[in-house]
Amino acid sequence: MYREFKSLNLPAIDAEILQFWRDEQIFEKSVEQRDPNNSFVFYEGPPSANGMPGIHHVMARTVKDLFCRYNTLKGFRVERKGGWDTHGLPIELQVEKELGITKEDIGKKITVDEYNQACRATVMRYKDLWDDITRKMGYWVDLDNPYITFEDQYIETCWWLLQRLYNKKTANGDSFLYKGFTIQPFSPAAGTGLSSHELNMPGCYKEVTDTSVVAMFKVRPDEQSAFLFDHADEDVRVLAWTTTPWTLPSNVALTVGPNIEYVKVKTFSPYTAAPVSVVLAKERLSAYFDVANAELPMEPFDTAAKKPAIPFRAGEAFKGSRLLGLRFEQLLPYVTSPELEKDGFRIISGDWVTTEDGTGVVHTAPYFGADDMRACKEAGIPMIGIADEKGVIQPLVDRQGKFVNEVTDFAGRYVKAEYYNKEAQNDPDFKPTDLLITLKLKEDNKAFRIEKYKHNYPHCWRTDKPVLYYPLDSWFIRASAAKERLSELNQTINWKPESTGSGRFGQWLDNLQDWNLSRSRYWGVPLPIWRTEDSSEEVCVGSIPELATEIEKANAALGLNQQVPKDLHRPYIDDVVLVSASGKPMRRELDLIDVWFDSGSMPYAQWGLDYEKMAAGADKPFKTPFDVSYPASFIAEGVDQTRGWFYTLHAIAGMCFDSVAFQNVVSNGLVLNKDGSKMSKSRGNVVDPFKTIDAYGADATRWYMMSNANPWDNLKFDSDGIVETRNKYFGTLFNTYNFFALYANLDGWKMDESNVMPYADRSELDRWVISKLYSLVQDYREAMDDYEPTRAARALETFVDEHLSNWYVRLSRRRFWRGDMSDDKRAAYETLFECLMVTAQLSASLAPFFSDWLYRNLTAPIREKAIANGTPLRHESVHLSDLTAPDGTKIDVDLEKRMDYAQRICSLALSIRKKEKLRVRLPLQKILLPILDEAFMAEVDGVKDLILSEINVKEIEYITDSSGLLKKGAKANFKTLGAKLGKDMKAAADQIAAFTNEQINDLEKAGSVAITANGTEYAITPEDLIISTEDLPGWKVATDAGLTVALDVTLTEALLAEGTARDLVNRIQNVRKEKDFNVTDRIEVAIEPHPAIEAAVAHYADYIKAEVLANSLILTAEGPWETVELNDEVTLNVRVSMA
RNA sequence: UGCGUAGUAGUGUAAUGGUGAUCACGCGUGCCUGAUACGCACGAAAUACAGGUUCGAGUCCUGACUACGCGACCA
Repeated sequence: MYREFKSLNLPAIDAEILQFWRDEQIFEKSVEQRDPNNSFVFYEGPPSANGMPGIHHVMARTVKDLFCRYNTLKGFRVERKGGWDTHGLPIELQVEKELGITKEDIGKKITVDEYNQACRATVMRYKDLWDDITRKMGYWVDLDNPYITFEDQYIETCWWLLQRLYNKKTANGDSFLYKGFTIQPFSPAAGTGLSSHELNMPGCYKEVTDTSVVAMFKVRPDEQSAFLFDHADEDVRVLAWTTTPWTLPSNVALTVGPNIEYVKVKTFSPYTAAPVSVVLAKERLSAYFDVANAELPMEPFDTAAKKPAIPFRAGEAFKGSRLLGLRFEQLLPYVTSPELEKDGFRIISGDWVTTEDGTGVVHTAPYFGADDMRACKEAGIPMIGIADEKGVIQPLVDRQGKFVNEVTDFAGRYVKAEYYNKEAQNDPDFKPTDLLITLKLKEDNKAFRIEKYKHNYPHCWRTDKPVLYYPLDSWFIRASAAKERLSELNQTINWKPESTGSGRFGQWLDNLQDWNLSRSRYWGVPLPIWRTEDSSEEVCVGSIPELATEIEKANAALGLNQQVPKDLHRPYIDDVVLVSASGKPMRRELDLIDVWFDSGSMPYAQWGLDYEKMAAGADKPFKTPFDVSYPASFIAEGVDQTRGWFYTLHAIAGMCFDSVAFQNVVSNGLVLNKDGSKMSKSRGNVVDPFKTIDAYGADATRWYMMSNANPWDNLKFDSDGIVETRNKYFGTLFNTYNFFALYANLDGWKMDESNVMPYADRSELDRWVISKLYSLVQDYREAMDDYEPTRAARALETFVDEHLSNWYVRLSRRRFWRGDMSDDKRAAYETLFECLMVTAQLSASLAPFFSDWLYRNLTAPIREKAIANGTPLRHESVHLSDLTAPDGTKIDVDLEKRMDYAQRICSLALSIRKKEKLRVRLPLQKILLPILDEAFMAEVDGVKDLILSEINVKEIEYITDSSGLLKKGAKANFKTLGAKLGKDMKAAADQIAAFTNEQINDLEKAGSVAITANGTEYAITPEDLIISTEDLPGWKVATDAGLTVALDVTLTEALLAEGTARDLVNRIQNVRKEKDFNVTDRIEVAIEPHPAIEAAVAHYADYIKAEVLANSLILTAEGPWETVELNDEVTLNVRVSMA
């Protein structure tokens, strides 16, 4: 027996199948039954278990699961090792918050050890919830043996990779792992650098009012600058604006846009009235000069006046490129150097310069701006500052935010007012350093304008004081040196969507900066580099055994008794002292590495180092099964990982092994609220994945997310959409299965794999749906192989709803419930069974629960036999089966075309009925079908019976030319004609549209006809026309894409009687249904005589009896009665009783 | 502010440059047709804007606008 069900309950199916999977170890079997050497490699991007899983995780993991399952069905072995991301700032910040401490307290109020223990305890906080959602959503991944980034084996592999980078050298001998200076956000008040993450916390950007100044940089006259000088003594200055006057003593360059237009303006210094010529962007002229003053006589103005009118004369505009290389005098000459005198204080080029504000010239101080630093490096401008004892040039502002002594006028002063304490700031004589600097410039005739300026500026979230951009010592990976190669490797990756790969990712690679690895934190992978105190010697350790060797060496040389720490984290690793080649002690560089390096290392670190392979000198000495697990065939994560995990995977693989880490990548979009807003806890509009899955089932949720929009588009999540999916797809499939089960059980029919009726022997309708099914198999596989799950899901939806349920089953209904077992009936069962079975298989990747449930229900009655015979249906789960192979021989394009005609003809006929208010139960005599060629007639004739029964019409009359009724119209076939005619298309199309019947007939007969368009003659063939029938005068017609149907709406007594008979059948069936009779029960029917039914009963009694399974049908005046409405006017008394 | 992506019925979506623009929900109308009212049939309803290329543009180009994402937030 096939199981039958009252109603669809997806959550109950989830529970049943989940239990089955667990009991029978289906996931494990699905992996293990496949050949290890035929692998489809998948990498799990590790989530962090210290936050709750959200609905977007369900989305991302559906994508992952889908392709893993699909490839399993295709026969690949798909290992899926789970993983957990356990390090990183978010975790540290959370722990700090919960412990009520700040970074400064670590090592003081709490030991590093205790702190790290707290982090370790936190990272797996929600692991149970994660495991739970993983199971409930049907995500198959190995949860029992995950990789965990804080484990020593994992850390050790990261070290190995770092060492490889350390040893790798560029062409000019630079190491890929190096220590250097960069400009980073820095909080002097907290004494620490800040990550961009910290800077982007809410409230960090605040509106502040700073003193801004336009400074005047005096141009040195020389050959190159001569064009700016009218005479040798002219005082020519370049204007540059800044909101951070404290950076002016560090100025070494001015940056201009090479394509921006600049002008020289003769005028007078606003503060001293001395004659001066200033250079600024032409577009900015109006911001600094009042047009009205251009006419004033060129005489010095009165500096005492409140708002003096300053005369000026603007010169000819010239491109910024002419300014490049010009030298200027240092603005505030506190510190300089021979190098600077040689190469500094020049005008350089920057494409980021705008004329939105300022003067179109950017004051450039490399230590206090990342752009500045880059521009200076590119232009070869040396750093400005004071060399420390190691010869490294240190900035003119120290780490407390104070000017160094060399900046004599301001030595020891904080550069920002906010760094002074409240008292000092409240002193009536207090003047911020910025202001003092501007006053000095004013006095020295170096200021052009001083004013307050309001703007947004980042603040430290911990101290609430403004951040400085400041050079800090950090370890870097020289990614910029691998830029081209990484770009090339990226070309070989199949990105979904393509634009993310070429756009966001590609451009990121093209502009690749070195990767700042250093984090001054505690909970993470420690940098495995030990240095002597003077930094002259260092070692990079690449494994635990190597560390052990180094420790032994150090113990021997330094007389210590150290061991490899039991835990590679801080603080233990910090205690390890190693010895340098020259015998000096070396201590570890205290930095941790960026957590993103952790996750990018997972292809290797998830397996760990294999010491034997290492000893043998293997290029990739990682444990088995690394060799068959690299690179990944497929990975998938959110687009936010483009510069995160996707990048780190790619960068590490590219730089360490000159390889890609993954071949196909799907980057899925965001899951938004249904109104398109972001889901966020603070807005309280997050969707709980547990509740969603409990309510609607995992399959409906998964299917909704994949079918509604491409995974890479943002999804506006709306649970109404899940309901729709459930009703439409799963409801329809469920009903189709239930229909099948109901009648198969009644007939005692079971699938017999060994005795299947050849397709050729089955009906037109059967072969049609089989053809559709195999077309679906093809489309589905193409879509899935192309990583297009949405296309795959929609193809399935169309098949199930339109083809299988609403055409095949609807038209086949009678075959199932009429009469005894016949060949035709058997063919119907086998056909429907096959459709359901294959649908279950194709749906299995997207909807793993329902599909398995369906498959198991279909195959349970024959499982034992199938196992005994080793036939395809022997598998206990759809997920263990082999995906149905595409089979072109089962696809009959002509048949599909015929059926398409049938469907459209029916639709047209029904539409006429609708318009004429002629219900379908009322039979009509005929439809007229104009035909244009013999082939069409033959095609329609093949599906004639289906059409007639579907629209309840007695006959089809084909109308040909000879009938004289047919009126043909022609339209140009633009596709074929376009190429031929080009410009003359329009004229020709007009002529063709005006073709008469005779012209069209002539063309068809002759095979070609000449027309003249715009004076050129063209030969037109029948293929160049789209011929349609236009109208049938005097008939009720409907047309659609060249098809025309006319309906004979003449009603005769006989037709009316038959219609009434069918109405009666329907009413009696309803009574049967109300009384809950079984579909096979025989009945007796009595009807009270009524004129409206006289004729129907007289002529169609046998028909009625047969349809309703009545043994007798009598007309009698004797009750008891039930009343049924025959139509709006007539109410009948009837009696239906069990025979 | 830079870069990227996208703007198609009320909503969500589809459409190798080829001419009545797809599908679903919702809406309207009619139907409890012996699997399915969580259903069926039939309708009404859209290419955001301004230009351009082309015989022909939803599709290609340009511009402004809007939304989202990623950067930058520095002068």
